[in-house]
Amino acid sequence: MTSQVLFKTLADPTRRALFERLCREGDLTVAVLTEGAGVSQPAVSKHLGILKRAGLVHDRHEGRQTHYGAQPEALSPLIDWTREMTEFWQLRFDALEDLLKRMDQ
Amino acid sequence: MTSQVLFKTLADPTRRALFERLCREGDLTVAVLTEGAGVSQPAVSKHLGILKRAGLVHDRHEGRQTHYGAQPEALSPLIDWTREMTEFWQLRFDALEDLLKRMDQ
DNA sequence: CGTATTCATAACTACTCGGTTATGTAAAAT
DNA sequence: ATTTTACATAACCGAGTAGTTATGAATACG
Repeated sequence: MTSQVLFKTLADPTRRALFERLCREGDLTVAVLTEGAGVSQPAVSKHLGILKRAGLVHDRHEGRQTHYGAQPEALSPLIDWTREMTEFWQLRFDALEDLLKRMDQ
Repeated sequence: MTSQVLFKTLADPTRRALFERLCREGDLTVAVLTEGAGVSQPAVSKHLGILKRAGLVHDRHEGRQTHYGAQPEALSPLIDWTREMTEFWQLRFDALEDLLKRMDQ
């Protein structure tokens, strides 16, 4: 998934809290996720749908309940992006440092 | 800055593109950033204001023009958060693996 | 000086989006 | 078979937000 989608998906606090809980506590049902989410069950379901489309969670149906679980590997584009940005910046910084050093001699 | 603010700030494509350009190309004026941004100059100024409040960029006034530059260090809460999430997940994974191994013997 | 340039701010608009209630669907329970 | 339970979907609404044009403020220029 593109990092753009990940940013938009994780920008919402409720959604991010759901993902965090799944990372900390493992697979949970919608009912369990709803209590403590601070919003209604339909709201939770919608958020879980968005998280799923972003690849951040997976679902498993068991009887009439659905278990959701985190897929933190999906965060890798985000990690790559931040690394890339800091690297670009560092590159220019090194180049500048080099230039100053050469000017100094 | 809290990672919540960073996610919300970087969720907008135009804003993220501005930050990326500043990381790649170094300090740039508002006029230069505006051409190629695909939106009007006031829009660019507003986005830069939001990026600044998030600590992602800094500005420097030089005569009548303002130079903006990236501060990728501000991304660290984001990096920490992703690390934390994957760690939580890994911890539970390791515990499970352990349990299975003990059950196997 | 007066004018032009560069950026920021104000005021407004259109749309997105997160929330709600209501309802549908499928599986368990009685 | 009927009812309850668990979740998803639909329809709708209010608030936030990204965009616009218009204008203000400050600095360079002729």
